[in-house]
Amino acid sequence: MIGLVDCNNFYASCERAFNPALRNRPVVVLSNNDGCVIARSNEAKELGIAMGALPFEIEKLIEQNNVAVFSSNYTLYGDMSHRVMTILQTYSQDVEIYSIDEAFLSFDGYNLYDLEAYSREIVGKVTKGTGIPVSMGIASSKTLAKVANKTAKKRKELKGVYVIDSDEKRIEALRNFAIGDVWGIGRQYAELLVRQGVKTALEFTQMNKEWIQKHMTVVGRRTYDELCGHPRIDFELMPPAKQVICNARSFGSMLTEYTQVEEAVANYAARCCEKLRKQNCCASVVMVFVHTNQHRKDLPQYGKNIVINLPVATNSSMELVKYATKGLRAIFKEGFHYKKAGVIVSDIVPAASIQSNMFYELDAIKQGKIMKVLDELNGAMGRNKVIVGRQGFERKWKLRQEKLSPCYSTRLSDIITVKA
DNA sequence: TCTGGGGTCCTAGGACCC
DNA sequence: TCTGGGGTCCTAGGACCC
Repeated sequence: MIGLVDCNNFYASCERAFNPALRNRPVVVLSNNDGCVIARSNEAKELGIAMGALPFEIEKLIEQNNVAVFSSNYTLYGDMSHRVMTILQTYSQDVEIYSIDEAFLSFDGYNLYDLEAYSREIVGKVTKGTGIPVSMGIASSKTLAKVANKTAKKRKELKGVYVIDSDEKRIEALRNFAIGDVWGIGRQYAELLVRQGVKTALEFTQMNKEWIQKHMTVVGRRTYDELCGHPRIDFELMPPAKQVICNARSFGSMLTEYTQVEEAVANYAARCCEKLRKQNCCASVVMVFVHTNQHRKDLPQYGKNIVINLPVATNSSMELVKYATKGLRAIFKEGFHYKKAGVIVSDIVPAASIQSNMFYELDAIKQGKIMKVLDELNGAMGRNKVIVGRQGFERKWKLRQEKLSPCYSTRLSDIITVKA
């Protein structure tokens, strides 16, 4: 059997975990640049604040209902996630960390005579240990575990845990489950299926398999099997190395100067390298792109990307910043208001397997040592204390984060004070 | 004025070779 | 001169996820 643990309203719950004054108060968290709503507490959902809502649309609701609004604080969420996962790992040998707020637990080989009681213990332990409420669904496949989890969240009387351990329970859960809520069925497929008269997950499992394969590819067929109780999606204990790494952001404000955009691109390139080094890999292709604000029809539009093949795969910030800014120089045009830029590295290979000539190798070893020191310093002192020159200090491109909460759990100066 | 960011997988179609 | 098929590689686009 497979369990899926999912943190409830994760980002909103993180903001609440260290701030008891927010209990019972509606909380929303905004995306990068404070652009739109990406997380809501239950109270905020009940007010009718939608996912993706824009701040100005909900201004009145915020005022009238004393809604607490936060910029996203990924340092805090990342640390809270780690705490949750650490607790989960004490309950199963095989934990697949699926996302920042979700994990699959395998109970294969466990002789648990009461899976539901065990699950309740896990849910209680995480909530008590971290302050983050979680729900858990258990079933024979990942997709069914997802269904069970959402059912546990939706039906209050289940108190956060639902086990699908019989065909009757499977059918009952699927009967009440909208097709568009199934993991793997997005908006396009949901619309296609509804046009075919299929509204629930149960009806989907009664469809013609060949039709599904033909119109929804092998992916749809896999979802079908999973919902029928036959696992088709494997457990991934070791996350595979990423094949593409991307760092791209909208700027806090529109930029017109080359040097400002270059600073941003240098930082994005350096971040890509940090991620590469973390998975012990190097990339041999880098793509740089810039574009103006597509929503501003009144301003001239421009967007372009450039792909650069590196002579030798690298994960050195100094190397990559050099190539990325060279690329930017080639595509940057004066006279536009730039809104976004990004760096994407690909053709990623293990660092150990890099082919190069001896000359270069010596240099690579030297660079590797420098990067190791850089990572250690930044790890100890906080990100971006030590940087490659071009990353700059002006930081005009920085995100807008006007409502950032303190990094309660990762920054000594932000630690909470308890008055006793 | 404001409209996220970072990923994966699959398929179709074109280019090219034998 | 005309014609065919199979295989591989690459890219673009579309679908999905959190």
